[in-house]
Amino acid sequence: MSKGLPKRSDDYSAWYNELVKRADLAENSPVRGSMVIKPYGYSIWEKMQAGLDKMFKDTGHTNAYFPLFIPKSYLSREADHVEGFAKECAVVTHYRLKKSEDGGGVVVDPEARLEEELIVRPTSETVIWNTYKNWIQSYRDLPLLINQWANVVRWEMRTRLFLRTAEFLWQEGHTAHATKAEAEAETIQMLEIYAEFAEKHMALPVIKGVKTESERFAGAVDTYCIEALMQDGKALQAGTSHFLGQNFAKAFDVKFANQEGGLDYVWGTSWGVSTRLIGGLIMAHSDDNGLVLPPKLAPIQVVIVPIMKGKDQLVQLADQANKIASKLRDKGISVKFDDRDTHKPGWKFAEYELKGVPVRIAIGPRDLENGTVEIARRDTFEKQTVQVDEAPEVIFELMDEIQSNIYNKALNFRESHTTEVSTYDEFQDVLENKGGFVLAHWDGSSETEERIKEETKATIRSIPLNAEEEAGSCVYSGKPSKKKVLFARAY
RNA sequence: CGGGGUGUAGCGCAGUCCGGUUAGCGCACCUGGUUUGGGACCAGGGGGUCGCAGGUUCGAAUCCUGCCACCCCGACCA
Repeated sequence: MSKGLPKRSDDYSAWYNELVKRADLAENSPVRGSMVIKPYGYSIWEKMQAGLDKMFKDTGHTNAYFPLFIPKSYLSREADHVEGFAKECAVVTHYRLKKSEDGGGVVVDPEARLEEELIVRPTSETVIWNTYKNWIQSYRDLPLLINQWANVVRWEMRTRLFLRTAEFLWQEGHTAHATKAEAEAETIQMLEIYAEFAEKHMALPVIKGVKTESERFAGAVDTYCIEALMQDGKALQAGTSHFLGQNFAKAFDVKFANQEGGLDYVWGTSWGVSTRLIGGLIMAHSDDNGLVLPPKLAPIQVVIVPIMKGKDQLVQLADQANKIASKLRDKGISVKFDDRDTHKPGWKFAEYELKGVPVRIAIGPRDLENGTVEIARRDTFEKQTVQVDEAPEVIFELMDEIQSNIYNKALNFRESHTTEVSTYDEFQDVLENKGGFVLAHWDGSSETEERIKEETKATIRSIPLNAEEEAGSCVYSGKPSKKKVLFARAY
C-alpha cells in the first residue's frame, strides 16, 4: 500500500478513482465499463440491500425474478421506451461458438444465429408487463407489488466505477394498480422511502422533485427523483420513481375487470436505485484520508488495534480486546480485532482510515496498566481515552453521533452550496465559480432548458416538490414562471 | 466516430531520440532477524514472450511496416 491519496482539491476525479481502488471497493474488469465489486464494496451493497429490502417488505412488496434476456420485439412495444434505450442495448445474436479455422481459439458459429435476437435487459418493464398481462384479470389481483434485485446492462460510452458502468446492480420495483390515484400514491411512497433511506442510512440529504419532460424516464408519465449534492458541487441522481400511467398496460394489453364489471387498463409504477448509490456515498462524505462511512452502512463499525511491546503481551491485549468486542457485538455492533503482527499500528491506523471504519479502538501497554482504551472516530479524528468498562456504552452512543454528524456535515455543505439567483449572469457565475445547486425561475419550455444546458452544461435536476409558488420571470428568457427549479451540473 | 496519448514484473515507472554486456528502479510479494502509542529497519530471495506480427541488422525494448489493446478529451446516460 503506497501512501497518499490524490487530494480532492487537486483532482477530484482522480481522488475518487484512486479511493475506490485503494479502499478495495471495486476494480475494472477486462471488459470495458464492467467492474468487479470486491468483498468490501459488496458488503456495503449488501447493507444497502438489507435496509431497502426491509422497507420494501414493510410496505407490502415481495421479491421475484424476471429473466435477463428480453425478446427484441418487446422493446419496441412502447414507443418512447424503445427510443430511450435503443442506443445502449447489448444484443445477443448467436447461441454457439466453434473452433476457429486456424485452430487458435473460438469464433461465433454463423450457423447458430438466433431467429429472434435477444436484448440484455437495460430495465425490465417490457418483460414484466408482458408477464403481468397473464397475472392480472380482476381488480382482486390488484395491486400487484413486486420488486426484483438484478443486474442490468446499458452500453455506456464513458464509464466510471459505481457512478456509471455498463453492467450494474440495482433493484427495480414494478407495480400495477386499479386506479390512477393509487399508482400515483405508490410512486410518491417509494420516492419517500428512497429519501428516507438516503438520509437515515446513507446520511445523505436529498431533494425530492419531479423531472422535466426531457429528463423523464422513457415511457413514464412522470419521473420523480431524489437528487444529492457531491463535494465537488455536482449533483447526483440517487434514485427514481416513475408513474407510468397506463402506457405499459396499453402497450402490453394489461386489462382488468373492475368492480362495476367493466374492463380497464391497469395503472403502473416502477422505481429503482442502483450500485450508483455507493458512488454517491463515497463522494458525499469521504476526505483526503480515505472513505468516511456512516455507521449504518459500514461493513466494519469498530476496529480494535493492539499495540504490542513484545509478543508475550499480545495474550493480555487480546484478552482485553475480545472482552470489549463481545460486549460491542451484544449491542449489535460489528467489530474486527486486527491482531496481525505483520503490520505496525500506524500502518493499520492509516489502513482503516482509508477504509472508512467509523471507530477505532487502540489498546497498548499503557492502557493495560490504567484499565483504559483509546477511542478514535473517523469523521472528526477526535481521540479520547476512556475506562474499559465505559467503552461499549461510549461507542454505542458514538455510532449515532457519527451517523448524525456525517449527515449534518453533508446537509451544511448542501445548504451553503444552494444558491438562489434571479439573473442569467448570476446563474453562470455561480455555476462557474461556486458550483452546487442553483435555484432559478424557468419558463417551462424544453427550448430554454436545452439552451441553458448547451451554454452552461447545467441541467434541470428537478422541480422540487416543496418549491413555493411565486411569480417570477425565467432566468434565461424572462418569460413568466411560477416556481424556481433546481439546476446543477450533474454526474 | 473525431482529436491526443500510452503499451517494459502484480502495481507505478525509467530505458526507446542516438541499436551493443545478464533489461533496471520504487512499491507489493517470499525467507530470516530486530521492531510495534500514526504508513518500521537490516540482510537475502522470487518474479519479464519488453502489446502482437512481420521486416532491416552480425545484433532490436530501441529503427521500419502493419495490426491490436487500453487511457484521456469531445457527441449519449441511473
